[in-house]
Amino acid sequence: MKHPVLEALPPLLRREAQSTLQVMPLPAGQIIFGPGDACQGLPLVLSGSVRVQMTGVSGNRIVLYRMGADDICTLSIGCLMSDRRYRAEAVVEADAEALMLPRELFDRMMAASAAFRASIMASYGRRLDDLMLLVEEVAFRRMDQRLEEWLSTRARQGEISVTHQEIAEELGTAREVISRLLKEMERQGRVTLSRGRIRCLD
Amino acid sequence: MKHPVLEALPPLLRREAQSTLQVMPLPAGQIIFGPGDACQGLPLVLSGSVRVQMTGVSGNRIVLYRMGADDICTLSIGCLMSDRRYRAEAVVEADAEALMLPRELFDRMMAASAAFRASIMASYGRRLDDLMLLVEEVAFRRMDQRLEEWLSTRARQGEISVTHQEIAEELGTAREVISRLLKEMERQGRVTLSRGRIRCLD
DNA sequence: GAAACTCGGTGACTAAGTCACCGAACCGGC
DNA sequence: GCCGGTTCGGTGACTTAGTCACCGAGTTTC
Repeated sequence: MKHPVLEALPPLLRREAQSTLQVMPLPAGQIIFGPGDACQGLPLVLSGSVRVQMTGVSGNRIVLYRMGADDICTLSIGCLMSDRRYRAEAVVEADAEALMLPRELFDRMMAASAAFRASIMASYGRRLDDLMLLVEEVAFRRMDQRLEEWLSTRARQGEISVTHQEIAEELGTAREVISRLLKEMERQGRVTLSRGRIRCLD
Repeated sequence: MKHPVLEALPPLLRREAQSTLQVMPLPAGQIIFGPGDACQGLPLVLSGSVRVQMTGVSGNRIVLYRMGADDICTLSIGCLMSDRRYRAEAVVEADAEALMLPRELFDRMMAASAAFRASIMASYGRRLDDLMLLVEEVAFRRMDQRLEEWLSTRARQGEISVTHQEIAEELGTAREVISRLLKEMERQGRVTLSRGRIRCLD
């Protein structure tokens, strides 16, 4: 039960965290929070992977970012501090573990430790950067390029297990668009397709 | 020279801020920072309006958000805390004034005041929310609806002084798209167009 | 092994973005 | 006033992306 943001705390607070915080097991598929939910505390991710996504009025989805080991759910801080509701949804993607830091303890940690403050703010900054990059990507980049980039970042051993629908939600577009682009890539001999599977050839 | 985040500080720090911080006049058109710049401090906006925008590889622009009186340039905190460079550009839109809070003083304020911390974090949360909303908007909403919404939010007395190019950058699209949509609205008798001007009729 | 469900393919259409080009409106000189 | 340069808007032709409807092949369930 270790999280880097807790490491830098003064011993007293660290011990309090150790004794009061419980490791929450988060099985894949579990929804940690959804749109409209109030914030219960600041989740500190210890392991696994959590996907943060949004659903538009049309029912379309887009993945905003992911949280992995040692990450903080930055989104929750804003909700915590200004009593707003969540606007996005967090879904556990690979079995995960997290600590839930209650607001009161979070406040005391912020007061006590410059290192804690720095890591919170830095994590916030990164998230803001991610989102700005995403805006640019969605607004201006071509879908075929975004698809290829996405494929190449997860083409370990050339084979990926994913449905077209999942890729579409990842990139914020429609399933048909992905199907057509992939088919075109197959015609060009750059991938081979089968149900739920994509093999990349370059 | 008053900014709400300084109000809640303990008297000593407030006096220090009063005596060391200088009001920076920012004439309309001035670029406060651009992509690649390093962060000099945390700008606290006292008056006027500053536009934060991004330029894609294609040269297309999109406005991410605006800062007005009493706002904090949240973007700068992330850069300040993790020594990253700015990725966006900030342009003064209407003559403004700001204070530039140096990192060292910012750190001491964060250490000293819970109210200061809370307003910083709340402002961060709002910005994150804005950006998530923008992602959804850009990814899923139709341009004609976004245009109408944009027009209706600034149609004071029915007349707006703006070029099609400016609207396009505001919404992250091409000038031609805006021109065509506006022309269609004119055909429907909902606006009248003239060079640099749009009169809304409903 | 039949029914229900998931997944992918595709045609037809609409919306949005790109490219090229043109003419009208405006501005700054003289 | 008028001339030349610049900005602004309009438009056709085309490409890319998103939507709708439907179908058939693969997979799961019982």
